[in-house]
Amino acid sequence: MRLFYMPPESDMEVAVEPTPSSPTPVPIEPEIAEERPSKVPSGVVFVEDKQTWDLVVQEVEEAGICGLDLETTGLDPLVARVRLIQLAIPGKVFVSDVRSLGSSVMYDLAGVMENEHVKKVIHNAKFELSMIQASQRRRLRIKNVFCTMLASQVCWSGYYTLIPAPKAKKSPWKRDSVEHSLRSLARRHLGIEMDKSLQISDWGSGTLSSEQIEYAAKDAEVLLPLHNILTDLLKKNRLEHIGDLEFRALPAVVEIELAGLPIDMQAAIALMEAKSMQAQQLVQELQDEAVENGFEPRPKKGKKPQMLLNLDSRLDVLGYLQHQGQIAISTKEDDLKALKFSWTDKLLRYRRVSRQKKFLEDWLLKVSPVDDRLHAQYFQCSTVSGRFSSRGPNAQQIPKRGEDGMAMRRLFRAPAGRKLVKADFSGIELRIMACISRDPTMIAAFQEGQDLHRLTASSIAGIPLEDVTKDQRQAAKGANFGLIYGASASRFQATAKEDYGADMSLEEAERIRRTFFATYPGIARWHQVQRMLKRVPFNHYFHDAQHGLYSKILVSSRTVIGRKRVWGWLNGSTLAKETELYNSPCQGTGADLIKIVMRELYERLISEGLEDVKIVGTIHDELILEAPEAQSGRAADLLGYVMRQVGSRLLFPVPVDAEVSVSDAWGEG
DNA sequence: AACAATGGCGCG
DNA sequence: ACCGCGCCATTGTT
Repeated sequence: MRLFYMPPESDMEVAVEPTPSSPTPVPIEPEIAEERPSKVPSGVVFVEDKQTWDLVVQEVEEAGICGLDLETTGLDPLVARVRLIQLAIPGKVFVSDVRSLGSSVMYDLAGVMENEHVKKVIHNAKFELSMIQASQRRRLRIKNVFCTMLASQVCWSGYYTLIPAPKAKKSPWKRDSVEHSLRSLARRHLGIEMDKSLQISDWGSGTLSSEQIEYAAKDAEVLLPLHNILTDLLKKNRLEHIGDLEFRALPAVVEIELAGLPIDMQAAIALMEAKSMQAQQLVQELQDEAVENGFEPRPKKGKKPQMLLNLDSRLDVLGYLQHQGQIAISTKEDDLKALKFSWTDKLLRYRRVSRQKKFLEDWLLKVSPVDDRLHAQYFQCSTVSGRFSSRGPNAQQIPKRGEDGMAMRRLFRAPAGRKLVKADFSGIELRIMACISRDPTMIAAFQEGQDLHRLTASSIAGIPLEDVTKDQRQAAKGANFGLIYGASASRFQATAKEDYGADMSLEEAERIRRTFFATYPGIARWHQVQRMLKRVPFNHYFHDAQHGLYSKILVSSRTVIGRKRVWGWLNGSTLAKETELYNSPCQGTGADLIKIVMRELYERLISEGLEDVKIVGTIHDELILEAPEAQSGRAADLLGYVMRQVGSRLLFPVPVDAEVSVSDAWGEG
């Protein structure tokens, strides 16, 4: 047994009991004895034997709180191995070598994660939890986690300052938003400069250097002081419950990332090849036509002139359009459609097909060789509203619109013997708006189970509900979505045409806008209240090493349950836009809702014994599960129940409904 | 050559 | 003067 332990020099008050089983350090091999004990910093215990490890677990459990960090051989939890486990308790840090200890320590660590009496303070807990969950076969009942990254993000949500842009840019300002890396937090709150150069060092080698041990220990050591500060900050800003909500959603997020989406690779390859052929064909035709019409490529600086026009280049396309006597300032879809020029129709088809091909290429490239599934990453707090974002690939932008979009989505097919269970909230944004604004007409309509788009349509057109046509309802949908977020009449006019194909004059758009707010006076009143927020800023608390806790007076808004977004100031005026003040509480409440559902669902899947039902996707107002065929009915019932239950509780008195379906593929059923 | 900004478009 | 994202290819900047 080898044990390096030195009590901290400066802080002798901290009770540091020598571990009972290790009265004297056992002699060590000379080459290591020379360097390690002298360089391992005081308060750091390097653990390489099982008996000491057991004592570490015991000490952590007695402490009731620990900072936790892992050093791994990589970043993909399906591939990487844990090398070091760093556990910090007040006054000391244990650095445990999994290579010497054997992987059974991961089982013990999982036990610590499930112990609700021990708070685990982790930076970017999603990663550590993923590694630990991936090492175990069963779904862990993780309890009492405090993620310093999420806590920080919750406290600063939306905040940024403007700094002068480097050069003569279009805009003289550049956004400077707050960083949330452990390094940034340590610098900001503790005044500690952390050296991160060893982060990417080789954590798989036989012996680790004392610098590596020291680095690893430092990462865990800063967590407990950070926890104290962030707890204070959450409390001062009345955001503790939002922090808890985020922390408790973590296991579900981990599950989604580890599970990944099932994709039919053979079909995806076939479709990609077909798209590739189509794209090539379209390129050929488009260029042939341009050449026939006597198009000459625009001169390119520095290069010899290209013979063909590049269809991906806006300038080339604009050049050709001008050559053909077409007037266009942009090459975006709606502007090109308005030209009524067959060449541009084909160009748009090319764009769509080549984009879809690119999607397919990207997915195939990112399919995990471990399980042939697509493991997108999700970020709980990277948006100002509190919504998830997704990357690598972005699972929240998988095509669904149009027949070709549906075909893309159908590639996501459950493996044999399993089903996809999907549910989305019906019209959740309007329900949230009804709840927030307390508009009596809206609330009554939802309570009576009415179709709100239809109601708006009948009100706009001044006709009975039964007489509303499909087109009128479509146009009303545009009104509902645009106007609640403060769209101007002209913007509403444009959007109605683009999204719903409804042609109307500006006067008509203005009339509809007025009628809308007359029908739902609560919305108008709520907009007024939100505009007031610009004039009534509140204290928001910040913290840094120089000033400690301090507050600034800032414009802010909150969701139904109190998630807060703050805006910065420039030259004495707030950077908050009215439309942002209309949208944030609504979008943010939707985010709160889906996160609560995810947490609740995860916990119920455990208590209902649905061990093999996995959450595999979350797209703002939609959840996707994958279940064994025999359990898909129960999974669907549970999913629908939780969504309606949590939703209706949160948005009381507005009822919330969810549409559930069971199918083989996403985009079927 | 590497990086940043932009226009465009996929999703909610 | 409609919100929130991420990704791509091109174009501009250093």
